[in-house]
Amino acid sequence: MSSTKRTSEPAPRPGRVAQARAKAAGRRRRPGLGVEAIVDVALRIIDAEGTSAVSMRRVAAEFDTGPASLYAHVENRDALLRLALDRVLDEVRIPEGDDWLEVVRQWVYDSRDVLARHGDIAQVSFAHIPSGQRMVETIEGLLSVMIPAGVPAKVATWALDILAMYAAADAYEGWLLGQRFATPGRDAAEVGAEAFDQIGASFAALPAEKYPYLMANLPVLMSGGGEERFAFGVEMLLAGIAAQIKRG
Amino acid sequence: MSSTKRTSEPAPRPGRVAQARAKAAGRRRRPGLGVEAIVDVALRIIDAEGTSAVSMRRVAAEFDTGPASLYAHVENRDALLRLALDRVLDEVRIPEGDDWLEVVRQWVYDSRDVLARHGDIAQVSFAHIPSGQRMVETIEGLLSVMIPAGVPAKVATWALDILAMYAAADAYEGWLLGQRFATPGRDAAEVGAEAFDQIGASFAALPAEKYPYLMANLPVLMSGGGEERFAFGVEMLLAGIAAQIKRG
DNA sequence: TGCCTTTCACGAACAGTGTTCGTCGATCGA
DNA sequence: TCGATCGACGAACACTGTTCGTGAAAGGCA
Repeated sequence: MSSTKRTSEPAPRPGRVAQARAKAAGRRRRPGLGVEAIVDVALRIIDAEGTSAVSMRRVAAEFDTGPASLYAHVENRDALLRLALDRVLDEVRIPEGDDWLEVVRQWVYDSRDVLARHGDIAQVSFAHIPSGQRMVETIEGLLSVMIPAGVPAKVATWALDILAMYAAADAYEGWLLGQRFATPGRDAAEVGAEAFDQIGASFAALPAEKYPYLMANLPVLMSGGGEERFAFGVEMLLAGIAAQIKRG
Repeated sequence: MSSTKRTSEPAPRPGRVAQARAKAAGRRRRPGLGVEAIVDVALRIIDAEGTSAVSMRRVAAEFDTGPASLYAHVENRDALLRLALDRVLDEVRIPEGDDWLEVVRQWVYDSRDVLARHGDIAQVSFAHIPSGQRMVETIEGLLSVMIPAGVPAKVATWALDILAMYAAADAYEGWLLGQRFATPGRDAAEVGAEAFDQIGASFAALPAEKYPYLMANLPVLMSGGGEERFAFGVEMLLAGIAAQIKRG
């Protein structure tokens, strides 16, 4: 509750006054109904069922009220989802260390894991350009280890953009895959295996003589879980960065 | 305007009569209302306003009927969007040539341009694993030029996956950016410039002494349109592939 | 020709959705 | 004590995707 509320709102939105009331008198009729509490509920729904399950009515119902009550604290449904994303992104650790490769690697992995832990919220990150305090510090931390190591500034900045996008895209894709084959009695690994089996089967029905390269590499194309594929992509991107470290 | 509704006006049940000529034309039914025609309409809406504007009622209204009529041809709204994506992906040219780098490069650029030409349909491609005839031929064509050139099979297949995802993510992000600053009297370049200006302004308000690297590279971080950024990302990925060409 | 079965079109309705409006009651500055 | 202000919220509007049941036409069969 002691978090900084002075993030980036110029002040077109009143309602902050109500929180002064909360501190002055311990007089609150309702348990919650503040921005923080609303985001809490939204995030809980996202974690369990995804962003599409977040409706104003359902969130409001958690406070025993109607949807109109939320609009005093949150501008929009989209704004609510964006707030939830900001909350999630705060979970990403600010990277530390000397080896730029390892620092960046850790950051990308952590970003993907955090996003993957919260349903399909990665989807929101495509629309939302992050400019929160935490994100700024993260970018600063990464640049301050990459640029002294010889990575050209342009390469470093744009590479971070691409890596962030890759992490989000992978997390989102992973969630979608899980949803498509979701059944109460299976875990993630089993689900992934079935998904790839099914896709592989549709390819296996093709005429082998017309597509020799595709058929020859079917096992490779289908092999590896999401984890291994993601790791491979990250290494490929990092190799692309490293390749430009001397030519700058 | 829509010149498709040319049916007789006084008839109480328009369209029923037109079904008589279905026999002559083989598979054809009435002037509209077939899978192809439905996808046509959906795609036209997507191009103009995006996927969220595609509703069963609106598509059906183009045929002067209700939403229920569509369900005889299309399983779902999601299925309709997927069909529209398949149609769009058919626009991507099958790559040809000897130089694998140039072939892959052309394919990625073409993919992004095609997706960007059709609203936010790239969004659908995250959920949809393409297995259409055209896509299979495309993969075969790409593998058949990469693998003989020395790219390890695993690298080639997974790299294609990542490149396709990058193209889709960039097209989608570009559309979102355009939507956020959309005004009738501006073109894409102008809109992009304003978007980056606005983001840059929010960063410029930060304390310069706390974030030296970020502040020093603000112009770089903000510079370049979507085109240049995308090109940079592609080259970085291609460099990552090329780096593994000998070490296999 | 009649009959029957299948296929498709579609009006109506259900159960939701985001958002706005206007009102009510409580709190706060004066 | 008295407005002014602002959060809470019931009701309603204009939508949404989808299903059901009806009804008419087409194709197959005798």
